[in-house]
Amino acid sequence: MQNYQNKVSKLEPKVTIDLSAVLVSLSNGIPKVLLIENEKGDNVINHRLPFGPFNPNINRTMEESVRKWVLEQTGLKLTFVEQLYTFGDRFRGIINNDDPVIPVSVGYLALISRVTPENLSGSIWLDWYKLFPWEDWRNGQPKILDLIIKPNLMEWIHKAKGHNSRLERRYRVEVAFGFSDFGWDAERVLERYELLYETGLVAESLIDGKIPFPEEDSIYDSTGLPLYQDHRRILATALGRLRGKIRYRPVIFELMPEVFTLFELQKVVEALSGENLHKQNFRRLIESEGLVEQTEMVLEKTGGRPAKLYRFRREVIREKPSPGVRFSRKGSKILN
Amino acid sequence: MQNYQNKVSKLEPKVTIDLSAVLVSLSNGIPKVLLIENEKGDNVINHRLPFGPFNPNINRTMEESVRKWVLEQTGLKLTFVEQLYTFGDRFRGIINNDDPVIPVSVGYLALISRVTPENLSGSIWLDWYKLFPWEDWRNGQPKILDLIIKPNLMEWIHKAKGHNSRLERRYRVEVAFGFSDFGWDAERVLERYELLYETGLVAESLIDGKIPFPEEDSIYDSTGLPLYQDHRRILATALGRLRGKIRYRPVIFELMPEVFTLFELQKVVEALSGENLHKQNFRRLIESEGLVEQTEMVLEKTGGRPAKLYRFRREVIREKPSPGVRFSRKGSKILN
DNA sequence: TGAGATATGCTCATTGTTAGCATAACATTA
DNA sequence: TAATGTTATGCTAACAATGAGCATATCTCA
Repeated sequence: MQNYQNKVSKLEPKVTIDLSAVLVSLSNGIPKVLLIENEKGDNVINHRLPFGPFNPNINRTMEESVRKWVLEQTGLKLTFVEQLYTFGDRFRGIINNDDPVIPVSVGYLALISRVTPENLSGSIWLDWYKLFPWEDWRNGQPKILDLIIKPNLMEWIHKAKGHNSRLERRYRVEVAFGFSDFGWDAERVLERYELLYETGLVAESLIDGKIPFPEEDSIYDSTGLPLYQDHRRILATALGRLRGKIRYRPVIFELMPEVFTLFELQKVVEALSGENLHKQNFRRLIESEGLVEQTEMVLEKTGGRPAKLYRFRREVIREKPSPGVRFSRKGSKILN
Repeated sequence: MQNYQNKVSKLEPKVTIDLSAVLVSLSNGIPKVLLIENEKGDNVINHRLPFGPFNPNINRTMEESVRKWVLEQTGLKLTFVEQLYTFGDRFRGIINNDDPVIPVSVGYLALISRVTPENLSGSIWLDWYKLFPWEDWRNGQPKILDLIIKPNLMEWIHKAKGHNSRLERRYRVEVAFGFSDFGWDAERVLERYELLYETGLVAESLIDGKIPFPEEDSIYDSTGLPLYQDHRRILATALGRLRGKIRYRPVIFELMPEVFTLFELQKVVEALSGENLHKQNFRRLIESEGLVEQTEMVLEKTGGRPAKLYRFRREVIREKPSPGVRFSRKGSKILN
C-alpha cells in the first residue's frame, strides 16, 4: 500500500487551494447573494465572494475551512453547505508570471434562511439578477437578450473562420440560450455565462485579456456586475446547480422560515428559477408530494382570503427516493 | 483588484492535489472499470485507480493533467471526461504525521467506448460489481444484503448510544438502502458505501483505522475488493453520478459502438443502473425520445428475428433541453 | 354593501406510464 | 417439412400525472 505513495509523493508539486462560498438567501421575493465590497471602491471590480485559502493544518476538511472563512468575513454561521465544482484553470490561460499563480479554486454553495439585517462591514446582499440580468424571465424575456446578447452572439457566430467553426458556434449558442424552437433551459446558467465570457460580453473577459476597460457607456454596464477573479463563474455554477437541485431535493426549505404559505413558497421557487409557475398546479403538486403539512395558523395580512400556513415535513426525506419541487414552467404568461 | 490578492496570497499554505480517473467501459454486458495492479501483489490492497499529482507548471488545466496521467499509466487516450468531486478529507481524520499528507484529491469520470484488448502491463478491466456486490440488482436483490449487510447495519443501529443517535442511524440506513417500504434508489451508491465504511464493513475502514487486517474468511472477502486510499470512494461517486446522468444526458452513447440494436442499448443501461428494464417500454421510450435513428442494417446473429441496427443522433443535443434515457425500473421481476 | 384581492377547490382534456398480450421473423431439430 | 424455441417488434388497456382554466371562499377597503 505504501508503494505508490513513495513512488510519487516526493515529486508532487505544491499548489494553493482557494475556497469560495456562494451564500444564497431571499428577502421579499428577491434572490440575493452575499458579496464583499472592496474598501477603496475605485477600481473596476469592487466585489468578491467570501473566500480564503485552504490550510489542512488548521482545518481538517475543506468544508470546515469554508465555514470558518465565511464566519470571519461575514459573521454568518452556515448550515446547509454543498461543494459545487473545482476550477483548475483559474486564469484561463493567461498565466501571469509576475504574480504567484493560484491555480485551483473550489466553490461552495450555502443556503441561508433569512437575510441578516446587519452584517460585518463591507458585506452586502445583492440581487443576483444584478449579476445575471439575462436569467430573470419572471416578467417575460429579459430585454437585454434581444437588445445586446443575441446580436452580439450572432456576430460572433458569423465572425468564425470556416464553416465547421461557424456551425459549432451556432450550435453552442442555440443550446445555451434556446434561440431556436426549443426553449429556454433555466439550468444552463454556466453555459450561458461561459459563452458571454468567451465572446467578450462580460467585463471579466476584458480584464483577463488585459484589454483596457472602456471608460463609460459600454455594453458592460448592462451585462451585469463583474466580480473579482472567477467569482462570477462560481456564482453561475451555483445558480445552475441550485435551479436543478430544487427539483429533486427539498433544499428549498433551507431558504424558508419555519412556517410559510404555499404562495410564498411558490414565489421563492420562482425567484430562484427565474420563471413563473402556475399557481393552482403548484399547490396541487406541493400538497400531493407530501413535502409540507398544514399548521393551525393562517396568515391574515394577505389583503384577501387568509392563507393557511404550512410547515416543511422533514420526514419526507425518509419516505421518498427524491423529494423535490418538480415544478413546471408556466410559459410566458405573466398575468394570472 | 489586486488588493485581495496581496492581502492573502502570501500566507496561503501549499498543498498537493491528486487527480484520479475512473475509466468506465463495457464488455459483453459487464460494466468494467480500469484498475492498476500492484506489481508485488503481496499486500492487502493491490489495486488502485490511475492517478497522479496535478502540476500546474506542466498542465494548464486539471483535465489536461488527468488525461496525461491516464495515457501514461494505461496507454488510453480519453474522450469523454467529467469532474466528479473534490475530496479534502482524504484520510478521514486519521492524520499520519510521519508521512507527508496528501489531503486533496479530485476525482474524474471517463467513458470508454470499448474495452481495449491489450493494455499496458499492470492495468486490468474489472467488473465493477466485484467492487460493489450489493449494487447489482439485475438478478434480484443481491444475497449479500440480507446475509451480511443488513444484519450488521441493524447491529450498528442498536449499538448507538442514546435514542436520538439510534434514530439518526436508522434513518440514514433506511434512506441509503431503502429497507423500509420505499425502495432501492440506484443512484445512492456513495451514501451506501460511506455507511459500510463507517460501520467497518469494508476493508478500507480497518486499514484507515490501523486495525490489523483479519487473516482469512472474514466478511471483508464478500464486501468487495478494497482499493488503495480513497479510490473506492471515488469509484462510488462515479457510479452514482453515471447512474444519474444517463437519465438526462445522452452519455450512454459514449459507451456504445457506432451502431447497435435497441436491446444491446437496453443491456448497457441495465448494466450501469444495476436494474432490469421493461423491454417494450424501453424501445418505445428510446424511439419516442428521438435519441436514435435506424440504419439500413440488421443484426442477423440474434438466434431469432434479426434486430434492426440503430445509430445515435448527435443532433438531439440541439433539439431537446435534457435528452437522456428516462428509463423506469421494472421491479424485481427477472424473467421476461 | 359591493368591489377588489387573494386563497383555494375542482374539472377536463391531454399526455405519459405500466404491464402485458400478440405477432413477426428468424434458427434448430424432430 | 413441420413443430418448437428464441428474439425482435407492435400494440393496447388501465392508470397516473400534467396543463390550463373556471369557480368559489374569505378577507379588506371604500
